[in-house]
Amino acid sequence: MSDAPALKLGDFICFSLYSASHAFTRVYKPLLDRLGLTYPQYLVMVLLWEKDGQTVGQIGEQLFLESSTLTPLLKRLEAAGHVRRERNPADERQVLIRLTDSGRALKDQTTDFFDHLMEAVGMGVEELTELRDNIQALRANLNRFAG
Amino acid sequence: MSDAPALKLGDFICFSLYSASHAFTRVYKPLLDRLGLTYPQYLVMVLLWEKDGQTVGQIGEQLFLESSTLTPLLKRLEAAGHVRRERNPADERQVLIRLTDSGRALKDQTTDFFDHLMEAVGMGVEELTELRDNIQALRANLNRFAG
DNA sequence: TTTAATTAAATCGCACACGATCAAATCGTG
DNA sequence: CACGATTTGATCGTGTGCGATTTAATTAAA
Repeated sequence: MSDAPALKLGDFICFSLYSASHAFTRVYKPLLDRLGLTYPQYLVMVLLWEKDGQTVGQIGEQLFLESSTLTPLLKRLEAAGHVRRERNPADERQVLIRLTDSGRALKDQTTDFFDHLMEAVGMGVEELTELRDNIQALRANLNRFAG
Repeated sequence: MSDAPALKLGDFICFSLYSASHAFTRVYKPLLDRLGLTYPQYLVMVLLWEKDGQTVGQIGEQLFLESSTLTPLLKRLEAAGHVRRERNPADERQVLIRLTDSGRALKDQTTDFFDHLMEAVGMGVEELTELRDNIQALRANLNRFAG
């Protein structure tokens, strides 16, 4: 009986992540709808704006996603005209993802995201930075365990 | 330029939630596989173990999920023999979800979850409690914003 | 009280997310 | 060089998630 609230803690920390993640995606949605992107697609675009021409594997490593998730997603980005998928001539096993002009141009439509997001989270920058670091530390522990 | 790292913060706080949530689900998976439950199904069972005979709407309100998500999930739990779905005689619009003996019995197989989870998170109870509270506060802000 | 508005689930279409498996390309060792 | 092991993406099946719409039941209003 004494550990009942502690057991709840284990459940609740996971549930709080789960539900907060969905809540955040809902805040992003109206912003991303204007670009015709979903949130996972946006994550891929952010990576490519940072560094173009990455392989499926590199993208998956950074987003913690499998090729079974990424391949269909990337094909949808390709169908939308935002990326090209081409085999790496140096290693035909790999597929390089490259931005098109259209994909690069999308970045200009994200300049107002910051203000919207900061208003939605309703927390100070220091507070938010600490929270982000704590969550990333937790994720690192979890990934080390599931490894 | 000066707000570029701040823009990243808005993106990264959402991504850290998103990726940590998935990492947590992966830690739960081997535990839940033994019960034949998925993580969202487990969340519903936790609610019902706490208070049996809730409506679809009440469950959705607590988990922040829509009926379009819950109805198929609950039908799978019913097909697995863990719950019964019956219309509320007092209000035929509502569907009451009730545990079966099988569903109640599943709870006994979750006693070792706590130790596994605490080992996986690799953090102290106080630290974890504070993190949970901060995430829930963030979620409350986000939900208030998304309405 | 008959109808209009509201509410609760269910349904449908689309997009993740992942485990399991497969096929092709590359690497490594004899 | 050959051939088995490894690596990389792609494919398939199952289970979420959600917006939009629909249906049935209840409530409110004229």
